[in-house]
Amino acid sequence: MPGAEVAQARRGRSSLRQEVADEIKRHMLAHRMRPGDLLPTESELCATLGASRSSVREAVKSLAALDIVEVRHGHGTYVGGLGLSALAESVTFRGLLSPDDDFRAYADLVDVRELFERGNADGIVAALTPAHLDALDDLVTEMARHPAGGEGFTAADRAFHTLLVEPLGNDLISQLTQAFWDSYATVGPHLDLVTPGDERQTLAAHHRAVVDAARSGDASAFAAAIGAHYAPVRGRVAAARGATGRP
Amino acid sequence: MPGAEVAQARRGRSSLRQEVADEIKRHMLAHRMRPGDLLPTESELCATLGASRSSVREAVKSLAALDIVEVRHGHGTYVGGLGLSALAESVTFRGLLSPDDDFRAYADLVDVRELFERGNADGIVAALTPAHLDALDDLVTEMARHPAGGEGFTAADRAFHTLLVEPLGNDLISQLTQAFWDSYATVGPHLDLVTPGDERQTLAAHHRAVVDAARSGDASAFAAAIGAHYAPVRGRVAAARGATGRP
DNA sequence: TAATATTTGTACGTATGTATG
DNA sequence: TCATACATACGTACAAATATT
Repeated sequence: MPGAEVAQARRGRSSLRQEVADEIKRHMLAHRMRPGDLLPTESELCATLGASRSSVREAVKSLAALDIVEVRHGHGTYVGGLGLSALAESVTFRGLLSPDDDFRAYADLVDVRELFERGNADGIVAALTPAHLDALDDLVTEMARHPAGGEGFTAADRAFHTLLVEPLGNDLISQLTQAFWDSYATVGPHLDLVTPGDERQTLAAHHRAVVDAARSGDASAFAAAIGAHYAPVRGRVAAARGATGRP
Repeated sequence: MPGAEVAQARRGRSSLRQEVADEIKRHMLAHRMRPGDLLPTESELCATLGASRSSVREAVKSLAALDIVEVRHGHGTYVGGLGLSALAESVTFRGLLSPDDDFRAYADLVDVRELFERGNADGIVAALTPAHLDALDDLVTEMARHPAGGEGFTAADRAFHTLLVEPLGNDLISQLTQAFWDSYATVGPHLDLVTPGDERQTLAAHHRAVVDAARSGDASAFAAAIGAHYAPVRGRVAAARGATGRP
Protein backbone atom coordinates (compact mmCIF):
# COMPACT_ATOMS: atom_id res chain seq x y z
CA MET A 1 0.00 0.00 0.00
CA PRO A 2 1.57 3.30 -1.09
CA GLY A 3 0.96 5.27 2.08
CA ALA A 4 -1.96 7.55 2.67
CA GLU A 5 -1.52 11.32 3.02
CA VAL A 6 0.52 12.12 -0.05
CA ALA A 7 -0.60 9.14 -2.05
CA GLN A 8 -4.16 10.33 -1.75
CA ALA A 9 -3.25 13.64 -3.33
CA ARG A 10 -1.59 11.75 -6.13
CA ARG A 11 -4.32 10.43 -8.33
CA GLY A 12 -3.15 10.33 -11.90
CA ARG A 13 -0.52 12.95 -11.21
CA SER A 14 3.26 12.86 -11.19
CA SER A 15 5.52 10.54 -9.28
CA LEU A 16 5.36 10.02 -5.57
CA ARG A 17 8.91 11.24 -5.27
CA GLN A 18 7.96 14.56 -6.83
CA GLU A 19 5.00 14.86 -4.49
CA VAL A 20 7.25 14.24 -1.52
CA ALA A 21 9.70 16.87 -2.72
CA ASP A 22 6.90 19.39 -3.16
CA GLU A 23 5.59 18.52 0.28
CA ILE A 24 8.98 19.14 1.84
CA LYS A 25 9.17 22.54 0.15
CA ARG A 26 5.65 23.32 1.33
CA HIS A 27 6.72 22.40 4.84
CA MET A 28 9.69 24.76 4.65
CA LEU A 29 7.50 27.60 3.42
CA ALA A 30 4.71 26.96 5.93
CA HIS A 31 7.17 27.04 8.82
CA ARG A 32 9.01 30.03 7.40
CA MET A 33 12.31 28.24 7.75
CA ARG A 34 15.67 29.84 7.04
CA PRO A 35 18.92 28.41 5.64
CA GLY A 36 20.53 26.29 8.30
CA ASP A 37 17.30 25.31 10.03
CA LEU A 38 16.86 21.64 10.86
CA LEU A 39 14.32 19.61 8.91
CA PRO A 40 12.51 16.49 10.16
CA THR A 41 14.46 13.26 10.03
CA GLU A 42 13.95 10.83 7.19
CA SER A 43 11.94 8.55 9.45
CA GLU A 44 9.66 11.41 10.46
CA LEU A 45 9.15 12.41 6.85
CA CYS A 46 8.29 8.82 6.00
CA ALA A 47 5.65 8.75 8.72
CA THR A 48 4.28 12.22 8.00
CA LEU A 49 4.12 11.86 4.24
CA GLY A 50 3.23 8.19 4.17
CA ALA A 51 6.05 7.27 1.84
CA SER A 52 8.82 4.75 2.03
CA ARG A 53 12.32 5.76 2.98
CA SER A 54 13.59 5.16 -0.55
CA SER A 55 11.11 7.65 -1.97
CA VAL A 56 11.86 10.20 0.69
CA ARG A 57 15.58 9.83 0.17
CA GLU A 58 15.32 10.23 -3.59
CA ALA A 59 13.18 13.33 -3.12
CA VAL A 60 15.65 14.78 -0.64
CA LYS A 61 18.50 14.08 -3.05
CA SER A 62 16.89 16.06 -5.84
CA LEU A 63 16.34 18.96 -3.45
CA ALA A 64 19.94 18.70 -2.30
CA ALA A 65 21.12 18.98 -5.91
CA LEU A 66 19.37 22.35 -6.10
CA ASP A 67 20.87 23.50 -2.80
CA ILE A 68 17.37 23.70 -1.35
CA VAL A 69 18.30 21.26 1.39
CA GLU A 70 21.66 20.17 2.72
CA VAL A 71 22.22 16.69 4.11
CA ARG A 72 24.88 16.00 6.70
CA HIS A 73 25.76 12.39 7.32
CA GLY A 74 24.95 11.28 10.83
CA HIS A 75 23.63 14.70 11.63
CA GLY A 76 20.41 15.50 9.85
CA THR A 77 18.87 17.38 6.98
CA TYR A 78 18.93 21.17 6.96
CA VAL A 79 17.56 23.97 4.85
CA GLY A 80 20.14 24.63 2.15
CA GLY A 81 21.95 27.83 1.28
CA LEU A 82 19.82 28.35 -1.84
CA GLY A 83 22.91 29.23 -3.85
CA LEU A 84 23.34 28.81 -7.56
CA SER A 85 25.80 25.93 -7.50
CA ALA A 86 23.19 23.98 -9.46
CA LEU A 87 23.23 26.56 -12.20
CA ALA A 88 27.00 26.46 -12.40
CA GLU A 89 27.01 22.70 -12.65
CA SER A 90 24.35 22.65 -15.34
CA VAL A 91 25.95 25.38 -17.44
CA THR A 92 29.38 23.85 -17.04
CA PHE A 93 28.19 20.46 -18.16
CA ARG A 94 26.46 22.04 -21.12
CA GLY A 95 29.73 23.63 -22.15
CA LEU A 96 31.69 20.42 -21.71
CA LEU A 97 29.17 18.30 -23.58
CA SER A 98 29.09 20.44 -26.71
CA PRO A 99 32.62 21.72 -27.27
CA ASP A 100 32.50 21.28 -31.02
CA ASP A 101 29.55 23.47 -31.92
CA ASP A 102 31.71 26.46 -32.74
CA PHE A 103 32.33 27.05 -29.03
CA ARG A 104 28.87 28.54 -28.89
CA ALA A 105 28.20 27.69 -25.24
CA TYR A 106 31.54 29.18 -24.26
CA ALA A 107 30.97 32.34 -26.28
CA ASP A 108 27.53 32.73 -24.75
CA LEU A 109 29.14 32.49 -21.35
CA VAL A 110 31.58 35.26 -22.18
CA ASP A 111 28.79 37.51 -23.42
CA VAL A 112 26.79 37.07 -20.25
CA ARG A 113 29.78 37.67 -18.01
CA GLU A 114 30.56 40.88 -19.85
CA LEU A 115 26.92 41.94 -19.71
CA PHE A 116 26.86 41.76 -15.93
CA GLU A 117 29.75 44.17 -15.63
CA ARG A 118 29.42 46.37 -18.68
CA GLY A 119 25.64 46.63 -18.46
CA ASN A 120 25.94 47.77 -14.84
CA ALA A 121 28.73 50.24 -15.50
CA ASP A 122 26.79 53.22 -14.16
CA GLY A 123 25.73 51.49 -10.99
CA ILE A 124 29.13 49.96 -10.31
CA VAL A 125 31.08 53.17 -10.81
CA ALA A 126 28.61 55.07 -8.64
CA ALA A 127 28.61 52.53 -5.82
CA LEU A 128 32.30 51.66 -5.60
CA THR A 129 33.86 53.07 -2.46
CA PRO A 130 37.54 53.99 -2.06
CA ALA A 131 37.88 50.89 0.08
CA HIS A 132 36.52 48.76 -2.75
CA LEU A 133 38.90 50.36 -5.21
CA ASP A 134 41.88 49.73 -2.97
CA ALA A 135 40.88 46.11 -2.53
CA LEU A 136 40.53 45.74 -6.30
CA ASP A 137 43.97 47.26 -6.75
CA ASP A 138 45.43 44.77 -4.33
CA LEU A 139 43.86 41.92 -6.28
CA VAL A 140 45.36 43.22 -9.51
CA THR A 141 48.76 43.35 -7.83
CA GLU A 142 48.19 39.79 -6.75
CA MET A 143 47.44 38.81 -10.33
CA ALA A 144 50.57 40.53 -11.61
CA ARG A 145 52.68 38.63 -9.09
CA HIS A 146 51.47 35.24 -10.26
CA PRO A 147 51.71 33.64 -13.69
CA ALA A 148 48.48 33.74 -15.67
CA GLY A 149 46.58 30.49 -15.39
CA GLY A 150 48.23 29.61 -12.10
CA GLU A 151 46.61 29.06 -8.76
CA GLY A 152 47.21 32.51 -7.33
CA PHE A 153 46.17 34.32 -10.48
CA THR A 154 42.94 32.37 -10.81
CA ALA A 155 41.89 32.96 -7.23
CA ALA A 156 42.59 36.68 -7.52
CA ASP A 157 40.67 36.89 -10.78
CA ARG A 158 37.61 35.27 -9.25
CA ALA A 159 37.76 37.56 -6.26
CA PHE A 160 38.19 40.55 -8.56
CA HIS A 161 35.05 39.94 -10.57
CA THR A 162 33.10 39.04 -7.45
CA LEU A 163 34.13 42.25 -5.73
CA LEU A 164 33.42 44.29 -8.84
CA VAL A 165 29.68 43.61 -8.77
CA GLU A 166 29.37 43.36 -5.00
CA PRO A 167 28.67 47.09 -4.40
CA LEU A 168 25.54 46.79 -6.55
CA GLY A 169 23.96 45.12 -3.55
CA ASN A 170 22.20 42.64 -5.82
CA ASP A 171 22.72 39.21 -4.36
CA LEU A 172 21.38 37.48 -7.45
CA ILE A 173 23.87 39.24 -9.71
CA SER A 174 26.69 38.41 -7.33
CA GLN A 175 25.80 34.74 -7.31
CA LEU A 176 25.31 34.60 -11.05
CA THR A 177 28.68 36.27 -11.53
CA GLN A 178 30.38 33.64 -9.42
CA ALA A 179 28.48 30.75 -10.99
CA PHE A 180 29.39 31.86 -14.49
CA TRP A 181 32.97 32.54 -13.53
CA ASP A 182 33.19 28.98 -12.22
CA SER A 183 31.71 27.58 -15.41
CA TYR A 184 34.00 29.71 -17.53
CA ALA A 185 37.07 28.63 -15.61
CA THR A 186 36.09 24.97 -15.79
CA VAL A 187 35.09 24.85 -19.45
CA GLY A 188 37.90 26.98 -20.84
CA PRO A 189 40.78 24.54 -20.28
CA HIS A 190 38.87 21.81 -22.12
CA LEU A 191 38.73 23.86 -25.28
CA ASP A 192 41.49 24.12 -27.84
CA LEU A 193 41.98 27.83 -27.50
CA VAL A 194 45.41 29.24 -28.17
CA THR A 195 46.51 31.91 -25.74
CA PRO A 196 49.59 33.72 -27.00
CA GLY A 197 52.25 34.42 -24.42
CA ASP A 198 52.11 38.17 -24.84
CA GLU A 199 48.37 38.05 -24.19
CA ARG A 200 49.01 36.42 -20.85
CA GLN A 201 51.24 39.31 -19.95
CA THR A 202 48.54 41.90 -20.53
CA LEU A 203 45.84 40.23 -18.45
CA ALA A 204 46.73 42.00 -15.24
CA ALA A 205 47.10 45.26 -17.14
CA HIS A 206 43.55 44.93 -18.44
CA HIS A 207 42.25 44.49 -14.95
CA ARG A 208 44.25 47.48 -13.79
CA ALA A 209 42.68 49.58 -16.54
CA VAL A 210 39.23 48.61 -15.25
CA VAL A 211 40.09 49.78 -11.75
CA ASP A 212 41.63 53.01 -13.01
CA ALA A 213 38.55 53.79 -15.08
CA ALA A 214 36.33 53.10 -12.10
CA ARG A 215 38.44 55.34 -9.90
CA SER A 216 38.12 58.15 -12.40
CA GLY A 217 34.35 57.93 -12.08
CA ASP A 218 33.89 57.74 -15.82
CA ALA A 219 31.26 55.09 -16.53
CA SER A 220 31.91 55.13 -20.27
CA ALA A 221 35.61 54.56 -19.76
CA PHE A 222 34.78 51.80 -17.32
CA ALA A 223 32.51 50.11 -19.85
CA ALA A 224 35.21 50.40 -22.49
CA ALA A 225 37.79 48.88 -20.15
CA ILE A 226 35.45 45.97 -19.47
CA GLY A 227 35.07 45.52 -23.21
CA ALA A 228 38.84 45.48 -23.65
CA HIS A 229 39.09 42.88 -20.91
CA TYR A 230 36.80 40.44 -22.67
CA ALA A 231 37.81 41.20 -26.25
CA PRO A 232 40.87 38.90 -26.30
CA VAL A 233 38.74 35.91 -25.33
CA ARG A 234 36.42 36.57 -28.24
CA GLY A 235 39.45 36.80 -30.47
CA ARG A 236 40.67 33.38 -29.34
CA VAL A 237 37.23 31.88 -29.95
CA ALA A 238 37.05 33.45 -33.42
CA ALA A 239 40.53 32.18 -34.23
CA ALA A 240 39.63 28.66 -33.11
CA ARG A 241 36.44 28.76 -35.15
CA GLY A 242 38.39 29.74 -38.22
CA ALA A 243 40.95 27.02 -37.62
CA THR A 244 38.56 24.09 -37.07
CA GLY A 245 36.69 24.39 -40.32
CA ARG A 246 33.79 26.79 -40.24
CA PRO A 247 34.47 29.41 -42.94
CA MET B 1 30.72 -5.43 0.11
CA PRO B 2 30.33 -2.02 -1.53
CA GLY B 3 31.19 -3.04 -5.07
CA ALA B 4 34.59 -2.71 -6.64
CA GLU B 5 35.20 -0.29 -9.51
CA VAL B 6 33.91 2.94 -8.03
CA ALA B 7 34.36 1.96 -4.43
CA GLN B 8 38.04 1.48 -5.07
CA ALA B 9 38.35 5.04 -6.32
CA ARG B 10 36.54 6.22 -3.23
CA ARG B 11 39.03 6.04 -0.43
CA GLY B 12 38.50 8.89 1.97
CA ARG B 13 36.55 10.85 -0.60
CA SER B 14 32.93 11.84 -0.90
CA SER B 15 29.89 9.62 -0.89
CA LEU B 16 29.36 6.70 -3.21
CA ARG B 17 26.27 8.39 -4.59
CA GLN B 18 28.34 11.40 -5.64
CA GLU B 19 30.93 9.16 -7.22
CA VAL B 20 28.23 7.41 -9.19
CA ALA B 21 26.81 10.74 -10.38
CA ASP B 22 30.28 11.89 -11.45
CA GLU B 23 30.83 8.60 -13.20
CA ILE B 24 27.60 8.96 -15.15
CA LYS B 25 28.63 12.45 -16.25
CA ARG B 26 32.04 11.13 -17.24
CA HIS B 27 30.34 8.44 -19.28
CA MET B 28 28.24 11.03 -21.09
CA LEU B 29 31.29 13.12 -21.87
CA ALA B 30 33.44 10.18 -22.92
CA HIS B 31 30.80 8.97 -25.35
CA ARG B 32 30.08 12.49 -26.60
CA MET B 33 26.39 12.00 -26.01
CA ARG B 34 23.75 14.53 -26.97
CA PRO B 35 20.43 15.48 -25.37
CA GLY B 36 17.95 12.70 -26.05
CA ASP B 37 20.53 9.93 -26.24
CA LEU B 38 19.79 6.80 -24.27
CA LEU B 39 21.85 6.01 -21.19
CA PRO B 40 22.49 2.56 -19.74
CA THR B 41 19.69 1.09 -17.66
CA GLU B 42 19.81 1.25 -13.90
CA SER B 43 20.75 -2.41 -13.72
CA GLU B 44 23.63 -1.89 -16.13
CA LEU B 45 24.84 1.11 -14.15
CA CYS B 46 24.71 -0.98 -11.00
CA ALA B 47 26.83 -3.67 -12.60
CA THR B 48 29.26 -1.28 -14.31
CA LEU B 49 29.80 0.98 -11.33
CA GLY B 50 29.58 -1.69 -8.69
CA ALA B 51 26.93 0.12 -6.70
CA SER B 52 23.54 -0.87 -5.44
CA ARG B 53 20.27 0.11 -7.01
CA SER B 54 19.57 2.64 -4.25
CA SER B 55 22.80 4.51 -4.79
CA VAL B 56 22.38 4.60 -8.54
CA ARG B 57 18.80 5.77 -8.29
CA GLU B 58 19.64 8.56 -5.85
CA ALA B 59 22.51 9.68 -8.07
CA VAL B 60 20.27 9.67 -11.14
CA LYS B 61 17.65 11.69 -9.26
CA SER B 62 20.11 14.44 -8.41
CA LEU B 63 21.19 14.60 -12.05
CA ALA B 64 17.56 14.68 -13.13
CA ALA B 65 16.96 17.68 -10.86
CA LEU B 66 19.65 19.55 -12.81
CA ASP B 67 18.15 18.49 -16.16
CA ILE B 68 21.38 16.64 -16.92
CA VAL B 69 19.47 13.41 -17.35
CA GLU B 70 15.80 12.78 -17.98
CA VAL B 71 14.05 9.67 -16.69
CA ARG B 72 11.02 8.32 -18.48
CA HIS B 73 9.04 5.74 -16.55
CA GLY B 74 9.02 2.36 -18.23
CA HIS B 75 11.21 3.74 -20.96
CA GLY B 76 14.71 4.41 -19.79
CA THR B 77 17.10 7.16 -18.80
CA TYR B 78 18.14 9.74 -21.39
CA VAL B 79 20.53 12.64 -21.61
CA GLY B 80 18.61 15.68 -20.42
CA GLY B 81 17.90 18.93 -22.19
CA LEU B 82 20.41 20.81 -20.05
CA GLY B 83 17.95 23.63 -19.58
CA LEU B 84 17.85 26.01 -16.66
CA SER B 85 14.70 24.73 -15.01
CA ALA B 86 16.85 24.05 -11.97
CA LEU B 87 17.86 27.70 -11.80
CA ALA B 88 14.25 28.82 -12.02
CA GLU B 89 13.20 26.47 -9.26
CA SER B 90 16.04 27.51 -6.98
CA VAL B 91 15.55 31.23 -7.53
CA THR B 92 11.80 30.93 -7.17
CA PHE B 93 12.10 29.09 -3.90
CA ARG B 94 14.55 31.66 -2.65
CA GLY B 95 12.02 34.40 -3.40
CA LEU B 96 9.20 32.50 -1.74
CA LEU B 97 11.19 31.64 1.36
CA SER B 98 12.26 35.17 2.15
CA PRO B 99 9.35 37.45 1.25
CA ASP B 100 9.79 39.68 4.26
CA ASP B 101 13.31 40.94 3.75
CA ASP B 102 12.21 44.12 2.02
CA PHE B 103 11.34 42.15 -1.13
CA ARG B 104 15.03 42.06 -1.85
CA ALA B 105 14.99 38.80 -3.79
CA TYR B 106 12.14 40.08 -5.91
CA ALA B 107 13.82 43.43 -6.57
CA ASP B 108 17.03 41.62 -7.53
CA LEU B 109 15.03 39.60 -10.01
CA VAL B 110 13.60 42.74 -11.60
CA ASP B 111 17.05 44.28 -11.90
CA VAL B 112 18.45 41.24 -13.65
CA ARG B 113 15.52 40.96 -16.02
CA GLU B 114 15.93 44.60 -16.99
CA LEU B 115 19.67 44.16 -17.39
CA PHE B 116 19.23 41.42 -19.97
CA GLU B 117 17.15 43.67 -22.19
CA ARG B 118 18.46 47.15 -21.46
CA GLY B 119 22.09 46.05 -21.36
CA ASN B 120 21.72 44.42 -24.76
CA ALA B 121 19.86 47.34 -26.33
CA ASP B 122 22.41 47.85 -29.09
CA GLY B 123 22.53 44.21 -30.06
CA ILE B 124 18.78 43.71 -29.91
CA VAL B 125 17.92 46.77 -31.99
CA ALA B 126 20.56 45.83 -34.54
CA ALA B 127 19.50 42.19 -34.83
CA LEU B 128 15.71 42.53 -34.84
CA THR B 129 14.28 41.77 -38.26
CA PRO B 130 10.99 43.16 -39.61
CA ALA B 131 9.51 39.73 -39.04
CA HIS B 132 10.53 39.86 -35.40
CA LEU B 133 9.03 43.30 -35.02
CA ASP B 134 5.75 42.22 -36.54
CA ALA B 135 5.59 39.20 -34.25
CA LEU B 136 6.26 41.44 -31.25
CA ASP B 137 3.49 43.77 -32.39
CA ASP B 138 1.10 40.85 -32.59
CA LEU B 139 1.99 39.84 -29.05
CA VAL B 140 1.32 43.36 -27.81
CA THR B 141 -2.06 43.28 -29.51
CA GLU B 142 -2.68 39.99 -27.76
CA MET B 143 -1.84 41.59 -24.42
CA ALA B 144 -4.14 44.51 -25.08
CA ARG B 145 -6.99 42.11 -25.84
CA HIS B 146 -6.70 40.31 -22.53
CA PRO B 147 -6.99 41.67 -18.98
CA ALA B 148 -3.67 42.15 -17.25
CA GLY B 149 -2.86 39.24 -14.98
CA GLY B 150 -5.05 36.86 -16.93
CA GLU B 151 -4.05 33.75 -18.76
CA GLY B 152 -3.80 35.24 -22.24
CA PHE B 153 -1.92 38.31 -21.10
CA THR B 154 0.62 36.30 -19.11
CA ALA B 155 1.37 33.94 -21.98
CA ALA B 156 1.82 36.82 -24.40
CA ASP B 157 4.08 38.64 -21.95
CA ARG B 158 6.34 35.63 -21.59
CA ALA B 159 6.50 35.15 -25.33
CA PHE B 160 7.24 38.85 -25.79
CA HIS B 161 10.28 38.91 -23.55
CA THR B 162 11.51 35.61 -24.94
CA LEU B 163 11.26 36.87 -28.49
CA LEU B 164 12.89 40.16 -27.58
CA VAL B 165 16.24 38.56 -26.72
CA GLU B 166 16.01 35.74 -29.22
CA PRO B 167 17.69 37.61 -32.12
CA LEU B 168 20.83 37.97 -30.00
CA GLY B 169 21.47 34.34 -30.81
CA ASN B 170 22.70 33.74 -27.29
CA ASP B 171 21.05 30.59 -26.03
CA LEU B 172 22.19 31.17 -22.47
CA ILE B 173 20.59 34.61 -22.34
CA SER B 174 17.40 33.25 -23.83
CA GLN B 175 17.18 30.52 -21.22
CA LEU B 176 18.04 32.85 -18.37
CA THR B 177 15.39 35.28 -19.57
CA GLN B 178 12.77 32.56 -19.49
CA ALA B 179 13.91 31.16 -16.16
CA PHE B 180 13.79 34.56 -14.51
CA TRP B 181 10.46 35.39 -16.10
CA ASP B 182 9.08 32.17 -14.61
CA SER B 183 10.46 33.00 -11.18
CA TYR B 184 9.16 36.53 -11.40
CA ALA B 185 5.70 35.37 -12.40
CA THR B 186 5.59 32.76 -9.64
CA VAL B 187 6.95 34.89 -6.82
CA GLY B 188 5.04 38.09 -7.62
CA PRO B 189 1.55 36.92 -6.69
CA HIS B 190 2.79 35.80 -3.27
CA LEU B 191 3.88 39.31 -2.38
CA ASP B 192 1.62 42.04 -1.06
CA LEU B 193 2.20 44.39 -3.92
CA VAL B 194 -0.56 46.80 -4.81
CA THR B 195 -1.11 47.23 -8.54
CA PRO B 196 -3.35 50.21 -9.24
CA GLY B 197 -5.99 49.69 -11.88
CA ASP B 198 -4.72 52.46 -14.12
CA GLU B 199 -1.28 50.83 -14.08
CA ARG B 200 -2.76 47.65 -15.45
CA GLN B 201 -4.16 49.62 -18.35
CA THR B 202 -0.75 50.96 -19.37
CA LEU B 203 1.08 47.64 -19.38
CA ALA B 204 0.35 46.89 -23.02
CA ALA B 205 1.19 50.46 -23.95
CA HIS B 206 4.62 50.11 -22.34
CA HIS B 207 5.30 47.03 -24.40
CA ARG B 208 4.11 48.82 -27.52
CA ALA B 209 6.55 51.64 -26.80
CA VAL B 210 9.38 49.12 -26.64
CA VAL B 211 8.51 47.75 -30.07
CA ASP B 212 8.12 51.22 -31.57
CA ALA B 213 11.51 52.27 -30.25
CA ALA B 214 13.08 49.12 -31.65
CA ARG B 215 11.46 49.73 -35.03
CA SER B 216 12.89 53.22 -35.11
CA GLY B 217 16.37 51.74 -34.74
CA ASP B 218 17.20 54.07 -31.86
CA ALA B 219 18.99 52.00 -29.23
CA SER B 220 18.84 54.79 -26.64
CA ALA B 221 15.10 55.15 -27.06
CA PHE B 222 14.79 51.38 -26.81
CA ALA B 223 16.76 51.34 -23.57
CA ALA B 224 14.59 54.13 -22.19
CA ALA B 225 11.42 52.26 -23.12
CA ILE B 226 12.71 49.16 -21.34
CA GLY B 227 13.39 51.30 -18.30
CA ALA B 228 9.85 52.69 -18.41
CA HIS B 229 8.55 49.14 -18.63
CA TYR B 230 10.22 48.04 -15.40
CA ALA B 231 9.89 51.29 -13.47
CA PRO B 232 6.33 50.66 -12.23
CA VAL B 233 7.37 47.39 -10.62
CA ARG B 234 10.10 49.18 -8.71
CA GLY B 235 7.54 51.72 -7.63
CA ARG B 236 5.28 49.02 -6.25
CA VAL B 237 8.18 47.44 -4.36
CA ALA B 238 9.20 50.80 -2.93
CA ALA B 239 5.63 51.50 -1.87
CA ALA B 240 5.34 48.13 -0.16
CA ARG B 241 8.64 48.67 1.61
CA GLY B 242 7.46 51.99 2.91
CA ALA B 243 4.18 50.46 4.07
CA THR B 244 5.57 47.48 5.95
CA GLY B 245 7.87 49.34 8.26
CA ARG B 246 11.30 50.09 6.83
CA PRO B 247 11.67 53.90 6.76
C1' DT C 1 38.76 7.34 26.47
C1' DA C 2 34.83 4.52 25.66
C1' DA C 3 30.07 3.20 25.26
C1' DT C 4 25.63 4.49 23.30
C1' DA C 5 21.82 6.73 20.89
C1' DT C 6 20.53 9.17 16.77
C1' DT C 7 20.72 9.96 11.97
C1' DT C 8 22.08 9.36 7.38
C1' DG C 9 24.41 5.96 3.85
C1' DT C 10 24.34 1.57 1.44
C1' DA C 11 22.56 -2.93 0.07
C1' DC C 12 19.20 -6.32 -1.37
C1' DG C 13 14.83 -8.60 -2.33
C1' DT C 14 10.19 -8.27 -3.94
C1' DA C 15 6.16 -6.49 -5.96
C1' DT C 16 3.94 -3.11 -9.00
C1' DG C 17 3.24 0.31 -12.77
C1' DT C 18 4.28 1.52 -17.52
C1' DA C 19 5.55 1.42 -22.31
C1' DT C 20 6.80 -1.51 -26.51
C1' DG C 21 6.07 -5.16 -29.66
C1' DT D 1 -3.86 -10.53 -25.21
C1' DC D 2 0.46 -11.67 -23.88
C1' DA D 3 5.38 -11.22 -23.11
C1' DT D 4 9.28 -8.40 -22.25
C1' DA D 5 11.99 -4.66 -20.46
C1' DC D 6 12.17 -0.94 -17.81
C1' DA D 7 11.40 2.32 -13.94
C1' DT D 8 8.76 2.90 -9.43
C1' DA D 9 7.94 1.82 -4.76
C1' DC D 10 8.31 -0.69 -0.38
C1' DG D 11 10.59 -2.89 3.58
C1' DT D 12 14.32 -4.59 6.04
C1' DA D 13 18.93 -4.99 7.50
C1' DC D 14 23.33 -3.33 8.43
C1' DA D 15 27.30 0.18 7.90
C1' DA D 16 29.17 4.72 8.82
C1' DA D 17 29.23 9.29 10.80
C1' DT D 18 28.15 12.37 14.57
C1' DA D 19 26.87 13.58 18.61
C1' DT D 20 26.09 12.90 23.98
C1' DT D 21 27.01 10.63 28.19
